[in-house]
Amino acid sequence: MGRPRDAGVERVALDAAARVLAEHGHQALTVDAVAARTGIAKTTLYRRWPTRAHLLAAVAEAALAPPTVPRTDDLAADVAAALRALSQALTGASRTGVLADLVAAATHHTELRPTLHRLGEVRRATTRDRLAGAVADGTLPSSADLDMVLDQLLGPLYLHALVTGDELTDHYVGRLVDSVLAGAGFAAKGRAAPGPTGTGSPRDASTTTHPGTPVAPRRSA
Amino acid sequence: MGRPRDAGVERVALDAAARVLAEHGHQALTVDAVAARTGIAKTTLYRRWPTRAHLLAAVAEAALAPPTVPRTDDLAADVAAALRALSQALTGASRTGVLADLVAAATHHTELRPTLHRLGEVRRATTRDRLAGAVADGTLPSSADLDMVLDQLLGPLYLHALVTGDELTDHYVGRLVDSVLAGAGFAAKGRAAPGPTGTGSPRDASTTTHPGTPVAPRRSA
Amino acid sequence: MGRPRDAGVERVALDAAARVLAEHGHQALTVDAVAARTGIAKTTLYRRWPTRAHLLAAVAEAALAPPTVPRTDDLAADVAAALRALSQALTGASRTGVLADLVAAATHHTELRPTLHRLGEVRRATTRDRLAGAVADGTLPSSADLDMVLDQLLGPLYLHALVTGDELTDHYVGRLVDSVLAGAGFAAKGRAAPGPTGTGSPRDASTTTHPGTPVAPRRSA
Amino acid sequence: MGRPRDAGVERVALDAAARVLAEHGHQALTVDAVAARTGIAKTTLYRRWPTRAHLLAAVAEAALAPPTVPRTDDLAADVAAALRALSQALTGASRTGVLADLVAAATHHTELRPTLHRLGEVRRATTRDRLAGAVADGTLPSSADLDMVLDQLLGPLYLHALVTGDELTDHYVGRLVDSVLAGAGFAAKGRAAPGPTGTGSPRDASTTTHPGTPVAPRRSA
DNA sequence: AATTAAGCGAGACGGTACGTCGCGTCTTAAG
DNA sequence: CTTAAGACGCGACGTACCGTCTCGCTTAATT
Repeated sequence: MGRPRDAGVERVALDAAARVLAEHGHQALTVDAVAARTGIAKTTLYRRWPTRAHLLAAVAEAALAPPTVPRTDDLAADVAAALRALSQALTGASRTGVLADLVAAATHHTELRPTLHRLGEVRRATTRDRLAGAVADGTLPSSADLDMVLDQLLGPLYLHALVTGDELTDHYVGRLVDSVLAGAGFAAKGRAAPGPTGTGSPRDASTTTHPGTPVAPRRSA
Repeated sequence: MGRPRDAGVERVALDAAARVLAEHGHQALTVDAVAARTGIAKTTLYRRWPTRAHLLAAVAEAALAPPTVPRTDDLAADVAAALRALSQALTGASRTGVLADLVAAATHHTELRPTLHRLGEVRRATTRDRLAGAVADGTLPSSADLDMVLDQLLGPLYLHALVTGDELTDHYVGRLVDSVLAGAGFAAKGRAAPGPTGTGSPRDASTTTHPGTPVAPRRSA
Repeated sequence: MGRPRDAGVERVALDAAARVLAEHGHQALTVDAVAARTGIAKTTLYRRWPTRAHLLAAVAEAALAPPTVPRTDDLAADVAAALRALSQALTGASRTGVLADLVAAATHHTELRPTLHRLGEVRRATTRDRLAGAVADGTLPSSADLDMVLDQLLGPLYLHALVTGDELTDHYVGRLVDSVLAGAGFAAKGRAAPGPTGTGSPRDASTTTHPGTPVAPRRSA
Repeated sequence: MGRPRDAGVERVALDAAARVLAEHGHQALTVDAVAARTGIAKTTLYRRWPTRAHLLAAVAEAALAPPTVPRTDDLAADVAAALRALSQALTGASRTGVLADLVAAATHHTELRPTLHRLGEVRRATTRDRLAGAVADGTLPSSADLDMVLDQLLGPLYLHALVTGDELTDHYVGRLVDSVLAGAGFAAKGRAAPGPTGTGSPRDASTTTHPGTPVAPRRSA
């Protein structure tokens, strides 16, 4: 019973928060700022999000409308597309900032970890399905450990975004996908399966498109 | 001219900081706290570390005495050993907390990114050498992209430590190393080289030791 | 028309309020607290008492069941008895607290002043009657300004309760009554009428009983 | 050691507080308001006055520059002058408001009671001296209990200011002084000592001047 | 019996101030 | 010139009560 929550509050608050984020960075994304901008009382905000961190999480989650990645019959291309979408979500000063803040906050507020996890998970689930499909139709060997594959795909993205700060270029993502999929036993389409010794090295030529991105030498870090 | 800097300050401060960290978590690791505990004036602390973040970085770096990983002729084992050492450095509430804080801080204080990077880099360099050696003696194909391999090895560790919060078990590290090395064309010693088609499925049995760690099914997430 | 007000609400609310007051002091006597304790909705409370201050006033008034002060032929004793009853009502941390809050609230909510006034008034009226009777039978001179006498009787009580925080001992009240009545021209019974020159000094020995209270020297403040 | 407190802070803050008080009443006298007006950080304010109540007390005390009441050879006039000065300090919406707030606050923050007390005490001390002098030169009988006299003088003032809200007119103060002093055995100057029965009633004609104030009938309360 | 005008519990909401915490800068005196 | 000491400005935090509001349900008196 009682007066029902005004659903508009969430919407307005998150909108404003997103705008603050875009305009002034994640440093400026304070509860006070959102309250001031929206006219929503701080009390009301704190009723939804008991902590600045929770608000951050909500903002991050809201910003992540899972884009429908089209499914073609090119496994590597599909996976790369999904990963590039995630890369974009992780890239950009403010976005990375929010993510980093969230990562830091999640060490106390463990209840935020699911959310944090879910951020990558949305794509991960789709990708996992795609990979499972590949296993089903024989494109990938049935022995493939999909979770391990996903870790190897996602891990490097977070590593670059959070730790090294390197750019996540489309080219890098392409190479990563090729490398990991090949490791998982993927025979690139229109190609003979590489020999067991791996000398045939399926990695020198990427099976996916890297639209116009030059091969930048990675920082040795 | 003037009074020389007291060299003891660094040591005392970092010691105290480490203790605060262990006792009360990284939230409590404030400049004021260190000052209060040690009797060192805030001014003095700020003279060394211009920012709380810099202090954090120093603490993190100090905590990371690079352990000498012995080099055997078992590539997978050596790599796994190095990664397990890193895993331990990333694991544990307070350690992960500092890392996360540092990651967050590095989004503003870009000058900290090198330090942050170096944390993993210490092992990375060793591991890179080990991998290069493997290429040299033919254990790994010369086509292997070592940086990519390292990304795939380190990335998942950070992913688990920072994002999912999953434990980094020795078992997981073993599987990861096996998977990545196999993908890079490594033929596990005393074994038929597994083809990428995976018929022989090299992953079901790890070539590295997992001391007592039962095979726990990972959350599908 | 419409549903009639539940008469029980007043009772329950005031009871609970009194209990809160006794247990946690007047600071804790908030509308929310009463609502939470009783299960009465805030709306309902505000329907009766438009303001916390009004609730306070009600609590204070309810706590003041006017005790019947017996009328003897000893004027000083009767007046002292009435004043002692009032003293008790003003004394004690929580009671004084409510009074003080009420005093503060009355500076805005002038509509509360009558209530505030009435708190002392109940006794005042009785006492005034008693004094008027004394004038009638010649115990007090007809020239006595009763309101002024009452001010001099009540004022010091409030002064001590609210400002100095000194205890209101029975002994003090006795001395006060003697002093004021003597000043008003009262000849203590069975005694020579003391002249204002005070040679007879009627004040050194009180005409009223001070049960067991030792003569404590007042702080010179 | 350490940086010394900026003495200007007290001055500026109290000045601003006094201005807020005068302009917007004691309700508006918040720590935030003072901080905003002066540019002094809230932290700094709280370093001096740990509570809004303490700030209020300081404001009240600062506003009470003890005016030098001239000493003539007219006891009643001197006392009345002192009391009128106090009356003015207690009168006026904002001043009474502060006092009332202070009275309320003192019930928790007992450390404020001395200050509260001192507010009246400043005049009380002077007046007490004047009375003692009167005792010394025989104007008052040596039996006079000065503290009791003072209570009877000050009590009614607080009673009116805080409880009844009646105005404290010069005329009332005059009558009060006459009444109390007469009760204490004061023979008004140039007058025969009133007879011991008090029929002579020194109160019908005040010995002090009431400049232009008509005799207003007191509210029956 | 149907209508209707309150009363009531529940709890969201806007508002205002509170008092606290940590950062990084500064001022002073001591070595 | 370094230190210890500690005041200071700044900005945000999360909390507490206030008094108002919107719900849905209940309870009479009125039609």
